[in-house]
Parts: sequence; C-alpha cells; structure tokens
Amino acid sequence: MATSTVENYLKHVLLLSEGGDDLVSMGALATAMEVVPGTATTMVKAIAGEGLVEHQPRYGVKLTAKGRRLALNVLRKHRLIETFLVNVLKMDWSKVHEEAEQLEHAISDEVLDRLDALLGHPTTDPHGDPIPNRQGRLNSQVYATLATCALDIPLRVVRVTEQSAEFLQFVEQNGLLPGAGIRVADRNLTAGLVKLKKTGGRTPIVSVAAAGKILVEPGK
Amino acid sequence: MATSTVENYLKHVLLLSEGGDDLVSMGALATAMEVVPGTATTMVKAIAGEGLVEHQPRYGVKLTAKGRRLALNVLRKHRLIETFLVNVLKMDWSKVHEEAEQLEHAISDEVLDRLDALLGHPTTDPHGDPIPNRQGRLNSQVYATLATCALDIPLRVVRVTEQSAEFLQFVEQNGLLPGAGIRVADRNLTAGLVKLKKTGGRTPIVSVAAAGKILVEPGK
DNA sequence: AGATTGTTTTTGACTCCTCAAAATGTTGCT
DNA sequence: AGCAACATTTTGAGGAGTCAAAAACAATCT
Ligand SMILES: [Mn+2]
Ligand SMILES: [Mn+2]
Ligand SMILES: [Mn+2]
Ligand SMILES: [Mn+2]
Repeated sequence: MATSTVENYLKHVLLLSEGGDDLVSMGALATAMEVVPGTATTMVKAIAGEGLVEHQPRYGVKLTAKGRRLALNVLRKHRLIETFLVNVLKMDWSKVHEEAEQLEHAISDEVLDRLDALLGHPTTDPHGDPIPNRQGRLNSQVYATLATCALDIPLRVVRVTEQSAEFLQFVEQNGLLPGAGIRVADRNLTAGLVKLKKTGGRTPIVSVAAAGKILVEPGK
Repeated sequence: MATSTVENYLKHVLLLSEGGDDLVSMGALATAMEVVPGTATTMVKAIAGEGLVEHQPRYGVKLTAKGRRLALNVLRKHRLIETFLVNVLKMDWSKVHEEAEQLEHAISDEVLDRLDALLGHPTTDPHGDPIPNRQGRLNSQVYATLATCALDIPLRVVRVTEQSAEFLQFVEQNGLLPGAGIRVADRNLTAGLVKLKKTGGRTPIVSVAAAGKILVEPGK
C-alpha cells in the first residue's frame, strides 16, 4: 500500500497536470509538496521504481495509468470529505481543505462509498471542484474566469481554484460563492482591478489576480 | 504534535491500565502495539523524555497527567468515530474498529466536537465501551461478566470487550449485542461452557473464555 | 546460595522521508 | 562559441520507527 506521502506526491502530479497532459516539472512539484527540489527528485525516482510515475530526467514527471488511478482515488476522497464536512457537519468552507488533507489518507474505500451515497453522489465539492466518480472519470471542463470573460453579460460562479482559508473567506465576504449570479461591469488591466455587479446590487471590486481564480459560466 | 505512533502508544498504555492504575509491563505494551519488546522500550524512553509517560526501568510504564489527557482524547476520537460509522453510515459493528484505528489520528478536535453533537453526545460506542467526555472524564464502571455473574437472574448485555471482527460477528450471530436481555441457565467450569437463555427463547452456548468478554448488568 | 527461566534493555542495522550544499545539465543571451 | 542564469540531480547526513540478536536483570525453584 502506498504511504500517505506517496499519495500526496501522486495527487499533486495529477493536479499540476490538469488541462495540458505534458510533464510536471520538479520545481513545481517540490513547491506544491513544500519540500526542497532534491527531495522531490529522490521521491520521484522511488515512485517511478514502483511504476506509479514516469520520470524524464531533467524534464519532468507524469503519471502512469496505475499512478493516475491511485491519484484520482485520493482526489475523490479529498473532495467527498470536504463536501461531507460542509454539507453534513456544517463546517466553514474555508477550513475543510486542511481537514481533508489528513482524512483523505485515513478513510477506506468502503467508508468513501457510504459517504458518497449519504451525500447523494455529488459531482462537485463546496469549492466547485469536480469530484472524480468511482470509475476514475474526472470532469475537467474548461471555464472562463472573471479575469478573461466578456463584460456585462450575466454569469454564474462555478468554481474557486484556490484553497487558502484567507482567500476563501474573502470570496465569501464578497458574496462570490459558487452559484452566485454576477456580471463584470468593468475591467482595468493597467490598474489591475475588476469591478463586478451582483444580482441584488452589490458591486465588489477584486484584483485581476483574484479574478483569475474565480471561474464562471454564462448564466441566467 | 504527537505522531500517530506516539498516540497509539499512549492509548494502549491507557487501555492496559484500565481498572488498576499500577504499571503497564513492556511485554504487554509490546504485544498490544504489535512490535518486539526492544522497540517498545526504545519508544517508551523517547516519550518519557517528552513528559508523556513515567518509565520505571525494568518494571513498567504509566501515563503522566499530560500523557493521560492526550490518550483520553485519542480514545474519545476512536469511540465517537466508531459510533458515527455504525449509527450514521450504517457500517457493520465488527468492521468499524479497524477504520477508527486510522481515523482517530486524522480527525481534528473541531470535527470531533461536531460529530459528538451530530450523534447527540453519546456516552458509549457500539460495543458498549464508554466514551470519555470533552473534559477527559472516563466512566470506567466495573461490570460482571457472563463467566462470573449469578445464575438465573435477568441480565442485560452492556459491553463486549474484544474488538476482533470474528468475535464480534459471533456475538451478533448469537443475539448478544449490547442491550440484549438474557440470563445464564447453567455454567460448567470443567467443560468450560456457559448455557444462556435469551428473552424470546433462544439458548446459545458459549465458551467460558467468550463469556468473560461479555459484560452484563442486572436488567429487566 | 546457586542455577534456571522469563522479561527487559542494549546494540547495530535498516527503511522512509527529509534537508543542505555541491555538482551537473539546460536554456537563453551576447 | 562562450557565458550567465536557472533548474535539476547527487551526495552526505539526520530523525522516526522498526527488527534481530546479544547482554543484563529479576523472579522462582531447588
Ligand atoms: Mn481541498
Ligand atoms: Mn475543494
Ligand atoms: Mn475499537
Ligand atoms: Mn469500541
């Protein structure tokens, strides 16, 4: 059985290769894992020896089919646990990521299935992140962000792609939770600011950097 | 923060000193932890250095106040998680011990409190084991067992003191779950057998060894 | 008291994961 | 082509937890 360290490496390789399926660099992986680059190299060589990743020395790393299966199972656990903590235990959506980071390695597949049923087989977690299904199918739809979408058309927030508690609290304070209706009133790239208009009247202003982490779809 | 290995050592010292509060022997601790005796000695010296236990070389080990607080918190997590898995997720009572063995180290105090509230602040887990309260108070009442109680008086099963899945399934098959009404019809020490009589008619026969693990109180 | 038995401790070695710092390779720039 | 900047790998070391086997000790029996 893979240790929780190995599970974390695999999960981060998966997350870092979302979208483009090219190689993940050692530097990016080391940063994500919060270790020095040499440690990442050592571990990648070790898990490559177990057939979980393919290592192109000096260029990067990618998951094998076996590694991907494992990584998707960990990600499914993570996101279902987050959903449970918010929907059933009513925890703050800004704090569940840290919890799930631990629990994802402790929970069995049987408990996972029962949680999934209890929650009604959800397809996204509280942050709008898609939950891989039992078969390991991950719905990786590409969305526009508040930094790139067209101005003045009705939108709906579908996902927030950052897990830090501070950022999530900021998002909540400005009423930009997944599901919120919104439109972009103005965008000033030189000033780095995006002016929003909520259905209901509020007009929050966020930085372009923050706007790029809020994914939207055309909405009622 | 204590590692999960340390948490397990502390929990087992607590469990092995239930009742009498004298020293726990290295041999008993090593067996419980499923390590060789030398490993237990090494670990006990290490956690003694952190002020979690007091080590009487050559005689045994006992918890300090600090170690006891930690151990009780782990035990509380273990038993509340078991209760959650059975009462909410409807898992088999014979399988939840293994699950809780992992989850007890991954769950935060905040999730613990919310689980406790969701479950309605239970005082015992599915096996009848008492759940320490938030203040670390553990109700260690001493009960009679089916191997020692008086014959032919009405009894109620209150606790089963063994966690192996096989034994718990055996108990369930014979309708001896906590709460079951029962009386001892006959006890033959030489043959090592105990004949029971259930309210409802069934008359299961169990070994004296098994009977000693089923705790009862005088009951309707 | 002396010998035997069983328990505990010590010692040396190993796995897993990590870091610091030096060595090496790659890329882009002049 | 030569050099600088940056990323990656290698090397040596250490902490946590474990085992096997030898040494030390305690308890018990003659
Ligand atoms: Mn998360
Ligand atoms: Mn999430
Ligand atoms: Mn248990
Ligand atoms: Mn229990």
